[in-house]
Amino acid sequence: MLRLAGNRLSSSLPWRSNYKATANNITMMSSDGPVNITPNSTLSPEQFRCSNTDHQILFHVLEACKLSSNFQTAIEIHARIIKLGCGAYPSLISLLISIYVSCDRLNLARPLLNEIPSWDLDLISANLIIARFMKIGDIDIAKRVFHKMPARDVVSWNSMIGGCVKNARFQEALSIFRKMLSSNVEPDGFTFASVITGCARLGALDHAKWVHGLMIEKRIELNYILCSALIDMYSKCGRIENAKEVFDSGRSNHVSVWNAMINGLAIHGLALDAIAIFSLMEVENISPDSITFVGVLTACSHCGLVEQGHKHFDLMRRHYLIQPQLEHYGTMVDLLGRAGRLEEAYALIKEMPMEPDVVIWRALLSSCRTHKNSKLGEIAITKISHLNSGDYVLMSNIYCSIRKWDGAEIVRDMMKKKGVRKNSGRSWIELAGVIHQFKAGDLSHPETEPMYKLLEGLIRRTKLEGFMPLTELVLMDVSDEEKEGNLNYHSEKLALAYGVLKMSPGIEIRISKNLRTCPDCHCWMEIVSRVLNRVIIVRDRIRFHRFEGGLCSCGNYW
DNA sequence: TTAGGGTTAG
Repeated sequence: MLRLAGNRLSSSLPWRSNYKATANNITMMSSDGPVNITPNSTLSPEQFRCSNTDHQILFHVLEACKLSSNFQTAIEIHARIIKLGCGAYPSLISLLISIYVSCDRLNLARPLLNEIPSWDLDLISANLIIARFMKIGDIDIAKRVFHKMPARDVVSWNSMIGGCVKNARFQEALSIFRKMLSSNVEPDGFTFASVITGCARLGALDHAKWVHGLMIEKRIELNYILCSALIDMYSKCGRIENAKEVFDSGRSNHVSVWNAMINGLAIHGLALDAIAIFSLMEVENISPDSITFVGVLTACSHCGLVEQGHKHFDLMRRHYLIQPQLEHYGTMVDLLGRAGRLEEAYALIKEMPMEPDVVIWRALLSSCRTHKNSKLGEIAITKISHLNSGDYVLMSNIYCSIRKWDGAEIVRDMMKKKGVRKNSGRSWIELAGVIHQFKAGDLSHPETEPMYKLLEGLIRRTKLEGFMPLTELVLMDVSDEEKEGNLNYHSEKLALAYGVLKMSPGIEIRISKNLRTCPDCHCWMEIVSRVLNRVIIVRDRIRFHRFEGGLCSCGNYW
């Protein structure tokens, strides 16, 4: 076996006459004598001495290091290059970079990429560098490599687009995709999978429809990954009916596609439909996996279907023999907590066979906020080791809700001392293919003046219709910045005002938000939908709210 | 060398 592996290796090398290679050993045949390299071995000083003036030899040795993933020797040669002053050879440095990247030593590659005046990287190595740096969120390096490449192939573009999506730079991903379309490289299924995900995360329906159309036009074959991505995209863009169309037409028996559909229904508050799809899986003999149950349990959680949740949790364990993982306990704690069964939720946490994580404690903390339970809230918050701004806000809100002002004061002081700032909420609206984004009290938009004027008029009208701002929330608010913005200027209200300003009457207004919708804004949107007689759809962090005729599809359960 | 669907919170 070893010999075979060695033969394969040596036959793929262009300079094989210079050395012999097996899977575990490479021997350089230089004019100075043989140089032996084995994976993870080091070069002896003698071996260095025989090649120290010949950068060509170093180049070949590095090539061999790359093939044998001999990272240790590469480092030694790197040191030798520095000592010999061979750094002027881009070919050597480029090779070192690609070795470091393929061995996942990005910290060693980074300074070389920053320092080297010109690169001599092959296409595959450059693509790998883009992908790996994008994976760790180092977008600048990835971009620099991409822009310096003399030629780019479909993988280069895909790595850039996919990388931007992974790093939540959705608009940038779309912009790169547009540039790709005007280049001479054709997008493929990989490109669309990333672009579709970007549209889903943005909730940008116009973009979504355009991208789907393009995919059809370019005759991209629909595999199960693209199919689940499309279902997810339409669901997250508020078009559950389109998601269903894709689901029905795809007729995939891959579990991921079913999971995407179940989750889509869940975020639309259609728990019973989600359960029906799950039952259909049983009929069609498609085995659910652990993600399927996350979807079904989430659907139950967001609609208050406690018994159905219990039933499916048991089904998962007993019938499908899937051991509940942290995320399943997370959804169960969330389900019980939202429904006000806080003690049961806490009991479940104590029963868990594994250590509960912060997600679980935050789910309990959040439920304590909803149901005004400071005792369990205090327990939950002490279990979260690294408190973030949201945790402080929740705890402060719990104290405010039960008028325990001294408790709230202590939390606020802690926030001040630790310099914790509340993250601002953001909402955005897509108009004619452009995404307009707002923060609370935002004054940066060029049409700020007419937008605020319209908003103030709208607030006056809704007050005449009986809208009372939930001022309790202002008291709870711990951020000075937020206080200035006030409830009236929350980001979703600004986005709505902008939509009313720019869109013809009667057309539904669609807003996306990065956080959960605020109860005051939720109540206000209900009244606005009646006053203006138009449909307003708000996608918050976890689900859709469809406001029509004064009511919301969530039935005030969220 | 590149892709999808998954629990909480602000």
